Amino acid sequence: MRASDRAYASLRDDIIAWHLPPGTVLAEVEQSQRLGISRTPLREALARLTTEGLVAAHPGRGVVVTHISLERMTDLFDVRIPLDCRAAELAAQAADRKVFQDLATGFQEAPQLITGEDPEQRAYYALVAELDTAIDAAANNAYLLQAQRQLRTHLVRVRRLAKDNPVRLLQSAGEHLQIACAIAQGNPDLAAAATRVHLHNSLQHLLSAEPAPNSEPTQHHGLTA
Amino acid sequence: MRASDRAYASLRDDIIAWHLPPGTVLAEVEQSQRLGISRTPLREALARLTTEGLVAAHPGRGVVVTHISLERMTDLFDVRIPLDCRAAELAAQAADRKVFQDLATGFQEAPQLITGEDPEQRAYYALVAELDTAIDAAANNAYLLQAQRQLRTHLVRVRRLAKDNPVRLLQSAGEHLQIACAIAQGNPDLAAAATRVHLHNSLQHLLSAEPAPNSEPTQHHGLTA
DNA sequence: TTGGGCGTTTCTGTATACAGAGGGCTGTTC
DNA sequence: GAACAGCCCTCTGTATACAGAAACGCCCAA
Repeated sequence: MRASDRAYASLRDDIIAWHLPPGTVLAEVEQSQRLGISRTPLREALARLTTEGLVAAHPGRGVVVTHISLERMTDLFDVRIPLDCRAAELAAQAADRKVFQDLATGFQEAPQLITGEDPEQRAYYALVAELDTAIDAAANNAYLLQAQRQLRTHLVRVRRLAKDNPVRLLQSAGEHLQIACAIAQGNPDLAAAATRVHLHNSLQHLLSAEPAPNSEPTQHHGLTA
Repeated sequence: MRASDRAYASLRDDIIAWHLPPGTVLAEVEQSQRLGISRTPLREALARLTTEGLVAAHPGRGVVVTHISLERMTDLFDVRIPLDCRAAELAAQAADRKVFQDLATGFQEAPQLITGEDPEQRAYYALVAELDTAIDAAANNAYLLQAQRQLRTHLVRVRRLAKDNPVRLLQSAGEHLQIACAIAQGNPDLAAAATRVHLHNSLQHLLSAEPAPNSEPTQHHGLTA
C-alpha cells in the first residue's frame, strides 16, 4: 500500500474518531513526521481529505479540520433521504432476498447487541453498516455509492455529537428491521417508505440532543463549494 | 492560482471537451511537460480527477481517461433524478421569485437561441446552466451542491455522445420553462414533478440515440468504487 | 516456430531541496 | 505607552533527484 494511502486512512480515522478535533491545524511537516513519511504523500492525503470536506485549506494558516455541527445535519439529511430511499427502491427490485432475510434476523436479535458495555455501540453500528453495504451491493450503482459514501463520512463523524441511548437504538433497530424486511419481500415502495421513516426519526433524535460541549459555534463549513 | 489548480482545470476541460478522448493514457512526464509544470502539481491534479471519476489509475499502465457510455446513463439518472427533484423542491420553498421569473422569460425566448449556427448550442446550454446555478443558490445546501457537481461533470461529458436536434432542444426549453415557473410560483411539488418529467425525457432522448462512433464498448467505469 | 527467461527501460512513488509569501515579533518613534 | 514599520522565521507550493517495480523486447532453447 502506498504511503499516501496510509496517511489518508490514518488521518481520516483520526478525524472521524475525534482524535483530531475540529479546528486542529494540520501542519505538513508536523504530520509528515508524526506519520513517518515525507511531505509529498502527506500532501496527497490532505488533498483527498479536502475534497471530502473533512479538512479545509485555510489560506495562510494551513489545513484545518473542519467544524461539524448539528445545525448542518438538516442539510445533510436533505440529500441523504432521497438517496437512501432510491437505493432502497433499487435494492428491493434487484436484491438477493436471502441476504436481506439474514439481515432482518440480525436486527431482530439486535437488542442483544445493544449492551451497556460499549459506549460506542460498535457491534450494533457494524450491523447497520452491513445493511448499508448490502443495499449498496444490491443497488449496484457506482454513482449512487460514491454520493452516499461522501455523506456517510460526515454522518459517522457527527455521531460523537449525538447522545445514543438504548431506547433510541432499540427503536432504530426496529426501523432497520422494517427496511430489511421490505427489501427481502421485494417491495420497493415499502422499502423507500421505511427508509424515510427511519431517517426522519434519526434526524429528529439528532436535533433533539442539546449541543454537546464539543459543538463549536457555526463556522465556515469547509466543503469546497 | 496554483499550478496544480491550473493543471486540474486544463485536464478537466480537455477531457470534457473530448480533446483527451476516453482511453487516453496520461503519462506524468508527458503531461507535465505539455502543461509546463513539474510532476508534483500534475500528480495532485490527476488525484483530483481520479476522485471525480474522470480518470482511473490503471495499475501498471498509468492514469487513463475513463470511458463513458450511454448504458451508464441509467445509473447516473437514478441518482440525478432524486437529487434534482429535491433541489427543485428546496428552491421553490426558498427562492427569490424574481430570479426565476427572469429565467422563465429567458426560456420563453429560448427558441431564438437554438440556432443552426452553433452545433454545440452553447447559448442554450449556458441558459440551462444559469437555471441550475440559480437552483443551487436557492437550495443553499453544500452537500447537495457537491453531489450534483459530480454528476454534472459526467453529464456534460456524455453530451458528445448524444445527438442534439432542434426538436428535442425546443421540447427541453419548454420543460425548463415549466420548472422555472413552478419555482417562481413557490410550488415545491410542481417543481419536483416538472423536474422529473424533464429528466425522464432527457434520459429517453439520450437512450434513443444509436451509439455514436466514439462510443466504446462497455468497460470498467473507473469510479473508484 | 513458439514459449520462457532475463535484461533493459520507462514509469510511478517518495524524499529532499529550493523559492516565495505570509505572519509574528521586536525595535523605534511619536 | 501605543502604533507602525521592518526584519526574521516558518510555512506552503514547486522542482528535481532517487529508488523500486513493472512491462516490453530480445534472445535462447525446445
